[in-house]
Amino acid sequence: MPKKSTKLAKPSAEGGDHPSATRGEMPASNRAARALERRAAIVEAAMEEFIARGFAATRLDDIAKRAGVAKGTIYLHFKDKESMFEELVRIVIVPVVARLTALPPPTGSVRDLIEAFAGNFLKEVIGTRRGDLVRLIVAEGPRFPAVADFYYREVVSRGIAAMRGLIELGIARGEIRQKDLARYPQILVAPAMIAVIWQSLFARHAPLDAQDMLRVHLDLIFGERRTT
Amino acid sequence: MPKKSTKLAKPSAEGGDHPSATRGEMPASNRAARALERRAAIVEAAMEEFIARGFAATRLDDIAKRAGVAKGTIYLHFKDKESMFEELVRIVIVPVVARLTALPPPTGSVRDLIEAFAGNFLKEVIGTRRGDLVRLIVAEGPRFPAVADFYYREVVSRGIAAMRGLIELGIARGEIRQKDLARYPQILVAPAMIAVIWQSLFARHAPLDAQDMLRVHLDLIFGERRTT
Amino acid sequence: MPKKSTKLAKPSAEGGDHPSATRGEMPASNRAARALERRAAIVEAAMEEFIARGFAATRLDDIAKRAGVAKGTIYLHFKDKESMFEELVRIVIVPVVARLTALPPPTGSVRDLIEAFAGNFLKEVIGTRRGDLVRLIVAEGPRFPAVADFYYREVVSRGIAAMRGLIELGIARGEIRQKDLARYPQILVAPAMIAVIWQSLFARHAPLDAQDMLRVHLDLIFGERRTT
Amino acid sequence: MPKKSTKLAKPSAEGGDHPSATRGEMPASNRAARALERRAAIVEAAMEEFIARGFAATRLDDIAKRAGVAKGTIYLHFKDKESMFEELVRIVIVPVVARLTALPPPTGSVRDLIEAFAGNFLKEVIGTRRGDLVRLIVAEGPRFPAVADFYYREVVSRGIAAMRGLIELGIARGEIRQKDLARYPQILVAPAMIAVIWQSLFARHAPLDAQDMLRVHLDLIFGERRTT
DNA sequence: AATGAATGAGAATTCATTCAT
DNA sequence: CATGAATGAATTCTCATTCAT
Repeated sequence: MPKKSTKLAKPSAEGGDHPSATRGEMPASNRAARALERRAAIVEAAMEEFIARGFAATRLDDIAKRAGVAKGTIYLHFKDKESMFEELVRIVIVPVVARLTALPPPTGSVRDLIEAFAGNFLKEVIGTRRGDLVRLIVAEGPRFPAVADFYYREVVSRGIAAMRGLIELGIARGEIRQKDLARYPQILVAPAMIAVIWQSLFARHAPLDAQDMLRVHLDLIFGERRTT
Repeated sequence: MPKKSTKLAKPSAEGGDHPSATRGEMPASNRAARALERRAAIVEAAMEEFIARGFAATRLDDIAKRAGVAKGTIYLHFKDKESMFEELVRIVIVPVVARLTALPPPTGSVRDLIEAFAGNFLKEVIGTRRGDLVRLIVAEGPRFPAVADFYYREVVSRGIAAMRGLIELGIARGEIRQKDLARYPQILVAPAMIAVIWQSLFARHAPLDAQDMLRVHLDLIFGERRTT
Repeated sequence: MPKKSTKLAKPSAEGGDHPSATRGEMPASNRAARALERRAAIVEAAMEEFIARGFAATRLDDIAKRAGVAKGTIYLHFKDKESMFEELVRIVIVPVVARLTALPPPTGSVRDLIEAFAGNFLKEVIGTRRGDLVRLIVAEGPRFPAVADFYYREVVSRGIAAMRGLIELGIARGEIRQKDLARYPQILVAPAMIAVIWQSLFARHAPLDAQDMLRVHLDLIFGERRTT
Repeated sequence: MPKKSTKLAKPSAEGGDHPSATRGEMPASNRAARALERRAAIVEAAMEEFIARGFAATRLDDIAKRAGVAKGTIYLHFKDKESMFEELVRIVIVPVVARLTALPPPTGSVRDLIEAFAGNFLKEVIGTRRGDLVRLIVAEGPRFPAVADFYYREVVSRGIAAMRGLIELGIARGEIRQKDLARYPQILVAPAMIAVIWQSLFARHAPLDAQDMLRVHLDLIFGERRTT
């Protein structure tokens, strides 16, 4: 089925940024570019389906349909359903980690830093597809040790370490009173994680103002801010 | 595993004494009692399997085997796999809620109350089958709105309400400084939830001293305790 | 697991020998008997299909259809296609070997013995389903070492040994001149094997009077018979 | 593996010299010669694969890989898998028949002739790829009537006729006693065929000295040779 | 001519559900 | 009531064949 789309060909012409262009416009693009597009479409579709149904209940057929490719095409990119799932998590998480790792230079107060961080998290994770991915990992982790390992190694342990660094800095600067907090950076991120899960599960029962909640939580840790 | 065999016993006799002597717990066990036992065995087995594999990947065959009944027997108690799952969550959660609802009379400080509560939670939920059930609900909730609804209604909303009550009491008594906390009781329970998830997913990567973490968190909310 | 076995119970009633009864006629037969019937039907059908198409080209669907069972039923009896094939060969060959092993008492001349044997072979193997099975083993042997091993162990090595015994007896009694023949019993059976293969492959090109050919071959070995 | 790349060379030039210098065998190799080479490589590879796995289990992908061509290239030479198989048998067998047909002039005794023949067969067929081809034909014959027909017509019937001629000559010259043998030349070749099959299937269980066996067999037919 | 990515029909296998015993 | 053999729809994965480059 000719699904050409030049997306990345001559990036000079028509900004190649809107990746979900409805396709079909440009007959030029080459094979490799197409393959990449297809792969991206598969990844996108698979993520969508896995999030919506979980690993076991997701049908490759549906992924293929959603990605606009034939079933067999999936197997040109992934060995089987399991490794597709495992690779998927990597593929989606790596760039997120990369972006977060490229932290802004630590200027200003620790609280400001953490607030910036939380703001980012709020915008990029809570209530987004990325947040659903976190829930998916929580859901499937026990059956996919490789995924849990990867997630722990790349995200959790790094995140914990970074938070611990910030907490210690906060303590050193006198912004944070409670010294024990450095032993459990989990406490710092717990409400954010809960917000992620809440949005996935209970948003429709009781919407949660995650931003406000995180502010309250930071007040708890740093002391209430004197309203400027 | 109960492999009774009254099957060929004269059904008239009905007395479950002689042939099925293998089980000794219930002296005058009659049909109804047996049925209840079976049902309980099925519930127990199903919970184990669902927790271990998730809904979709769980085989009724395995549940039957584990429960020591025939596959068909399951259908005498549950309409199908889906409703079995939904009922299961109810069946398992209701008594827990019942017990928690029968709160101890609120004597002593709020912190003591909450600590008692946390201690309970620690013992009864974190790192136990019950904790896994929470993870299971997080995992399957999106595909089982009925489950998410039920869980929200029976557990989450009540828990939040109860916590809010305690927080307000704490504020009124001057134990808790930060008044905004009453708006987000989630913050109070977040570390406990995180502990539940952590034990399921990352215990083997980095063990977590949940008890200590919860103490630190309470110190954060109530102020550090002057070490008696 | 209640595997009652009335199967062999009253063997007096209703002769249980016609296993391929078109089913449905006799409402009496019990579960176990039915299961055996089904199994036999599957074996029969599978043999038919494997012989006709070879292992790889045979569809389980067709076997099921021919056996009059559902696809899933096959898996109640055999682990998968491969082990079905391997077991099949055993199942079909064992009784044949058993019958041949129960040799008639070696009275009369060696030639008479071998002729009796050849007659049997002619009737029971050449040009029959059993002969086709031999061709099937030749065809699939290299891909099914287990089958080749089994066939060598149970049929070939025994057959060779038996033939060698007869040849040595014939030499001792002066019926066979050429002593070297005892080293290659294969020579004795070669024409019979060729006849088997010929019937499978070339019967329609040029029919072969296997009986006469075997007689000529025996004349070659024992000397021409003076027509009594 | 020939991975030439004239693909982008100016098709006008046609000279296979500069860009595709990788292969040195054929000084002025032009398109047609290359095509023939490829075809030969495909035939060779296909034969290997078909012999190793049988028709149905052989993947075109593997043939292509082994032949060092792309999958699509196979379709430039053969209509589809089936006709490839049928043509293959022809392609491989024809030259063998041609060589055998160009018999050495019948000088010397019939036994010498047949021995020469057997020696040839021993060297060129038994235990070689060619022998495996015979087994392949036995295996696939029933599913490929065209192959069986061809093989019967070109090889079997001719071989039988030739053998009959030799036998009759042997009878006429008094070398062979048993006149009936002329009716069943199959008897003459049976041990050779058995040797072919034995090497394919049972060589690892019990090696067979085919040469010695054939000698014994000829002794049986011609009388034991007085050891010169 | 040659390539190999893409296709999708087809085959093996699984498992929830039914029902005769 | 209980059983578990039987069913067949559904799902994953393979591979011959096509066709744009």
